[in-house]
Order: sequence, then structure tokens, then C-alpha cells
Amino acid sequence: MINLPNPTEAELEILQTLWQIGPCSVKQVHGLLQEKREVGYTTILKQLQIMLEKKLVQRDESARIHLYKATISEQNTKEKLVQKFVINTFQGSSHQLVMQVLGNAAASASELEEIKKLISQLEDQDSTHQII
Amino acid sequence: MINLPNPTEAELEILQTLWQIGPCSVKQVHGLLQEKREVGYTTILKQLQIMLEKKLVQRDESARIHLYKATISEQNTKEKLVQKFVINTFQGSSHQLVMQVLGNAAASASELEEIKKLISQLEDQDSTHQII
DNA sequence: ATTGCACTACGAAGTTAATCGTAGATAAAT
DNA sequence: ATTTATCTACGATTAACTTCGTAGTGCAAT
Repeated sequence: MINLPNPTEAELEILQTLWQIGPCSVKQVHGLLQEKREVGYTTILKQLQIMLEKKLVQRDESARIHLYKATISEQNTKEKLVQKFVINTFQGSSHQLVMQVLGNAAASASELEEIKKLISQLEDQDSTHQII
Repeated sequence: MINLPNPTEAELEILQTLWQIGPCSVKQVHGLLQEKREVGYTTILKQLQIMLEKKLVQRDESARIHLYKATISEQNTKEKLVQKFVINTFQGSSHQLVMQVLGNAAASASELEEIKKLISQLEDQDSTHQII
């Protein structure tokens, strides 16, 4: 497992659509992004070509219309992005980040419930095999 | 209240030290950052000058040695950075971010406790004046 | 007064990101 | 077989960030 570079903003935007709907043509990706903001077709094409060089995606060239798909997983990518963000912004304290987000974003009751549930699970784990 | 641009990575690094120890000379900032990584004196100087133009800092020029201080608050800045990050990476779902972080970063028992406490407070608020 | 030191100002270069226009190639439609 | 539409390839441009070298300025110490 070689370590690929973190995707940039524009690249992440494209990856999100690849994650959502699987292998795509340039046209498809462009169509979806176009709904959100004005962007040229060749811009997306070029991005995908760059991402191919960086091995962030791979493509199927068997047909005339090339199909691109992400080579990196959504989960793993987001983990790394979060990690970097926490280091830059909260000097490595993910706990601080959570407090910040919870205090800030109005969470719905059901969301809070879900988070509580996760915490309970974590606490159970902690009591058995200590992580920290 | 005009809206200042989000600080870049290098700028954020400098802001963190200004937030920590208050108004600083270039020398002080450089000294602290130097402990973490190799960086030239004039690099920091230039950064601070740029940040001055952007109004991210203001400076006291009364003495020969200029003193810089942050014009934007730590809290507010981090809020905005988190907001942007959540939009880019989790398509606006801060709830997803929290789940990701909690599931990932091993939190200590006391930290989990603290988070639970915050959630309880939030739930109390919700029952009185509905936020969502 | 001269020299030296510490600080600021400014310009320049190197990088990376992001965007798009033009050209060339392939297939489809007339 | 031409023409038209649809793709891909590639180069160029622009802007932002980051970094640092050089030069100038003024204070301080001899």
C-alpha cells in the first residue's frame, strides 16, 4: 500500500461523486457538478487526467468514452483529511474538535442520541482493552 | 464586522502562537516556530506583513520592534474553518464528522465523559427552545 | 564619528492549484 | 464520403502560497 497524496478541494469534489455513483464518464461527473456550480467540461476532464497521474483514480479505456473510478476509499481518505485538519487547526486534539462542532452545530435529538450510543460503545471497549 | 478571508496553513500556524502568548515581535514568533521546524526569519516577517495587509493581524509600530497581535478570535476563526471543512469533506454534515472522529481517535474516558456532559446540556436546551 | 547589530521593507522565484481554449481524433448521421 | 457531434489530449494562463535573499534604516557601542 503506497501512500497517495491527499486530494485537493477540487479533486475531493470529484471523488465525492465517484464514491456516490461509482465509475463515471467525464460527462456524468461534469453534469452533476454543473448542478452545483458553473464549471467547464474540460476543467473536469483535465482534473480527472491529473488525478489519473496521481493515481487517485483509475480509468477504463476499453470504450471510446473513458470511465473513471476512485482508487482510494471514502473512509480512508476522510480519515486522513480529518487527521490533517485536526493537526493544523486544533494542534492534534480531536477532542477539541468534537467539542467545538457539538457546541456549534445544532444537532438534532436523534443525532445526539446516535452519538451517545457510539460513546457508550467506546466506553465499553475502554473498560476491556484500554486504548489510551 | 467585515468578513476577513480564512487564514492559510502558514498563517494559521502563526496565529496559533499569537493566540497563545499574545502580542509578539517577529523574533518571538520565529523563535517558537523554529522549535518545531526549520524556517527563515524573513519568512515569518514577510508572512506577518502579508497578514497585516489582509488585516488578519494589527501591529504596534510605536517602538522600533513592531508588535503583532491577532485581529480575529481563536474561537471564531476555528468555527469558520470547521464549517468550511465540514462542507468540503462531509458535504455539510457535521454529525458525520463527529461520528468519524469519535470512531477513529481513541478518546480517554474523561474526554468521553466531557462530551457526554455537553450532549446532555444540548438536549436540555433542545427541549426548551428548539434549535432545529 | 564609525562600526556593527538588529530589525524592517521589498522584490523575486519556485510551487501548486484550478481553469479553460484550441486542436485533434473517432464515431455517427446525413 | 462529408459533415457534424462528441470525446480526449495538451498547453497556457492566472492566481495564491510559501519561502528567502538583499538592501536599507536606525540604534548602540566603541
